[in-house]
Amino acid sequence: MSETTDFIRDIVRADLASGRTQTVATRFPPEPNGYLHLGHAKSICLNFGVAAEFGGACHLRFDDTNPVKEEQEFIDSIQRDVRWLGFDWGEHLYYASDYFEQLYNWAEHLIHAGLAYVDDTPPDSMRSQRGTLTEPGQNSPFRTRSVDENLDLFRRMRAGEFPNGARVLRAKIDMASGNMNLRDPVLYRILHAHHPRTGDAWKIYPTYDFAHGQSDAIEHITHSVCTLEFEDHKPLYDWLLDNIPAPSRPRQYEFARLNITYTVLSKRILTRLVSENHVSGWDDPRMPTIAGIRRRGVPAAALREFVRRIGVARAYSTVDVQQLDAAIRDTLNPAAPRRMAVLRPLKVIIENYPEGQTETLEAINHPDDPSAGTRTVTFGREIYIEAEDFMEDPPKKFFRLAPGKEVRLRYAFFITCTGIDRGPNGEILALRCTYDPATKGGNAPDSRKVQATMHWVAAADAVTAEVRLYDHLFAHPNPGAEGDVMADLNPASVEILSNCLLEPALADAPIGAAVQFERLGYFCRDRDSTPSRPVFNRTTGLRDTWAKVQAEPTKSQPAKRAARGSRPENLTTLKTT
RNA sequence: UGGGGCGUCGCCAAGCGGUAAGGCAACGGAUUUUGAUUCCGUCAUACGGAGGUUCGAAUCCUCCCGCCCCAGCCA
Repeated sequence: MSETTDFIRDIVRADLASGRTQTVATRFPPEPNGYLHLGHAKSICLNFGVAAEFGGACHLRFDDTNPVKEEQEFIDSIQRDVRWLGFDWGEHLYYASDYFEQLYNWAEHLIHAGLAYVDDTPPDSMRSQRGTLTEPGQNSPFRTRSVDENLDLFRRMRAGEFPNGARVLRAKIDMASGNMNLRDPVLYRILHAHHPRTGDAWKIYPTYDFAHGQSDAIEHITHSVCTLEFEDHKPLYDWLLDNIPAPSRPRQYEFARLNITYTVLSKRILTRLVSENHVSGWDDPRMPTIAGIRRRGVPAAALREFVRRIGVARAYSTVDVQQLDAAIRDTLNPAAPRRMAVLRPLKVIIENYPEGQTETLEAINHPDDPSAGTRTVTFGREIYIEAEDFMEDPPKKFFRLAPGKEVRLRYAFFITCTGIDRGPNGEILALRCTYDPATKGGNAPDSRKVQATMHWVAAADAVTAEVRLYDHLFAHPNPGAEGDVMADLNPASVEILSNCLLEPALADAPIGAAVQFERLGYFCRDRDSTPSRPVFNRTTGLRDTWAKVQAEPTKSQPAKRAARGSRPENLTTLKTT
């Protein structure tokens, strides 16, 4: 495994080698208007990762220039999520709002230099004056105001003399530029709004363009890394820094933002999912937010591994969500202790096992890690197995329990199905089996083989629990591609099973800690658990080749080449029942 | 007939003029008290297309095609 490299790191390395900079300073600059998601995780890993690898620092800076959208709750959650992801900004916690006074002074500097003017043009007119993509814009009639008048008006804007929208401060650049961002961009707007940090001190707020590069310069950021859609802003970023007495000269670099199949990473849409109650909240385990993913049971290391695997480039791309599942499994497999849980219980009565008797068996906590130790499980006359592990009339390739068939109960005994107890309508109530006492622990002295080993729990001490099985939030690989995103919501994105049975060792599992339910997947206890009723979330399933075998109609299905634009549909894990 | 970008295996992604890394997926096979894991093997004469330069091009040049972003007083 070679060390991580990408074009950003190449640039940093070259800048260090050429002496363009002696140190490296990056920043992660979220606007506190929502929760962080997987796209942010990519940026966080990149910015903090680069800083760490090159002995520099990465700042956490809140880009809080638009008070109408920002909230303290988001400031708090962002810090929590970045920390949870495993990164530390140390002393370097900043807010663009900390620079409002400096920014204001620089705005006056531009006015003095004749490079900025107060414009009274109403928003609608300003839009039409801006021209179109193919036609140049027209100069505002206020573009030629005197420095003194501009200064006076700008100061009165700050003083709160004018209502929202009455005037703005604009940079005087080029209304005919092919780059729309250079057609006299707005630098300040009037906003009589309460800011989570500066309260009511300000009546005007700088725009992104007038705050971001300057904040970078104030903090002596060397490499300001953002996503591709800001590419067109770079000439403005540079123009502004060229025309103020900037304390340092940061440079902007852009990379492709993250897209994932069956997933939406638009803060606007995520906000709607929450506000319209399509999910239970920002940390709903189906959400692609860091908080949701954490609640689902995904460890931070898995997210970092996912980000490492997908790389950083400038090419537009959409990562297959399976890639995330694979990183989760690869992280959890060596770490998660194994336990047994039955999601859809089917009672089994061991007819030759003495009534009222139980015994204790030893089970290992991890097959590849002896140091994980062992635990004990109870065995008795009545046990439960997974309903889908029994078929009355099994097809050829079904290895599990069936009438007359012998299988192994993991860590316990071989059992053979001898009969079926039925209800009045012929439904299966329970299975009658016999066990072979000589196979205790799971090995037959005569070394006879069975085709399957199945998980189970004892009726005597099983704990009832609720288990929530999550599937993709969206049913379409590219949600919204055909119109309304909400129309692509997966109606079956969660399945709640309320009569699951757990081995007792699971009852007091810590919330959020990953555990593997053998043969089923990775799960963790949810915070909705009560002392009497545990609730578990499925983080992700195990690879399931049986499900694949089952799914294929015939082996002769022609290997169809995916048509352009379409994607393989077999992306879901464990679509049981 | 505006400006800025991007096109390498089904999906990501290395490659920076010297003869196509790696990961995910897929497909074979071995081991297996999880149809899991692990292990071994297969998987681009080919780099959007066409020309050109060169002993040699995914890498340089020209033209063409396709896709993405920009007309918020959002970020």
